Amino acid sequence: MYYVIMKRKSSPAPRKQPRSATAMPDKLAASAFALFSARGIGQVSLDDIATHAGVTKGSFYWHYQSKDDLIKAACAHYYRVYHRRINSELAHITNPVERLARTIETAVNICLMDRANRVFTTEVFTLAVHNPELGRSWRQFSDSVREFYLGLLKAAMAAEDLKTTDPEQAVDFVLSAMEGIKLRAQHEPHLCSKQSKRSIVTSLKRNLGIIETEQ
Amino acid sequence: MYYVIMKRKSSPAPRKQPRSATAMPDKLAASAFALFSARGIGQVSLDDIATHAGVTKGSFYWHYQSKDDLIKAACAHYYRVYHRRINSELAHITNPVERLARTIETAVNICLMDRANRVFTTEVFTLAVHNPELGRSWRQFSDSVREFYLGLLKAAMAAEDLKTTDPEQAVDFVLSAMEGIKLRAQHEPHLCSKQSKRSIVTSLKRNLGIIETEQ
DNA sequence: CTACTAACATACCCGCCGGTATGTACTATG
DNA sequence: CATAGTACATACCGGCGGGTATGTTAGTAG
Repeated sequence: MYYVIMKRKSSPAPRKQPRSATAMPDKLAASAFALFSARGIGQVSLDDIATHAGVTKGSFYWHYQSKDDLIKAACAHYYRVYHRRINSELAHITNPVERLARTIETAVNICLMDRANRVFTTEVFTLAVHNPELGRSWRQFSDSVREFYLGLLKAAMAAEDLKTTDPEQAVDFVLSAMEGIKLRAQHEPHLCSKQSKRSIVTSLKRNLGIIETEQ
Repeated sequence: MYYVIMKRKSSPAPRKQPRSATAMPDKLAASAFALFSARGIGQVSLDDIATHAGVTKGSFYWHYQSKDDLIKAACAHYYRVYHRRINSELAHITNPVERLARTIETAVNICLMDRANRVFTTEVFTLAVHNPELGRSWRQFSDSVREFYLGLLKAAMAAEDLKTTDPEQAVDFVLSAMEGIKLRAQHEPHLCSKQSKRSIVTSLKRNLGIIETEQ
């Protein structure tokens, strides 16, 4: 162990960040999300995550209390990214029906194309079955998404005369379908083809009462 | 360790089964399925499974080569049960449209009510993402289910004039939706209510071109 | 009766990983 | 400049669980 002898004279590596940039918790959560969604939660150790974030496990435990704690943080990270993505997508669309349509299109795109999203979602879902706290967190997120869609749909119904019977049931059905599409897309690549994607979007819209006419 | 002294005279426990009943592999697979679908694959050890089947781990490895091997067997067990269930449900229904309708109703019932089925499916799905062999096995099963539905739908279309545009896309969409319903039902109990269930069945049928009229 | 083998049980190994105890450098504050 | 607290790193522990090496018994064949 020669490092004891190094009298700590050579290059103390002048830290760029003032050491306490308070960014480390976020960085760890982001690393966790990245690794979880690539290899699965069970296949990623805390050492992996710490290394990916540029620190060690000992330091990890200064910011988080347990692996479960970190998983929750990774979920929060995911929720933030998700909401940001949707919001930026709808930022300058005013027509209510168009807002709803665009949301569906974006969501389908994510389901079919974004592997990281798919894997992470699946992993968390599975874990949440046996982890009540994660389940609550996930359900809270899920409910917020449901409310969001419900708001979009009701606004669209108020603006135009959609062929929707029960908006709540319609939203539940469409959300379920999208979740299922996300799942099956992992193993059935033919769902990701261009025409399949168009067909899916059309079906989802139809179930919300939107009949595609334009184009 | 007194058992060394027991001169093996008292009750050799006359085996009921002729020892080689060849039933042990199936028994182990069934035990695995039971425990996996109750606590999750990652939370069940081989000791647990062996104990549940009435043997020990050493004996387990005489029948299987690894845990992965057993997981595959548990899947096969699941596939068998699934097919038996559907077949027995359709055994004495001849009307093609009714056969399709009954299949949907049964599937929704399973999705919403059968917790073991839901958990096991979710677990295997998640694992299959990172395990190519499991993925292939699952996809094979999934394709067989798809073909089955496609057959039902085409038969129904030939018998009556359904409002179906593209049968393949319709089946894909409906299967995805059911998968998603199964997933969400784990965390959103309101999906399991009677009226929700009816609404889901109606939506699924509508997406296949069946308009509910009777009742 | 003997030998062989299928079908178990016992006992053990070992690597991985979550978690902890402890040391150390950098920074802020008075 | 001394002190204290922050934000790390090192080193270690312990158990859990997959997998193995080695019995031991009950059938079966000759």
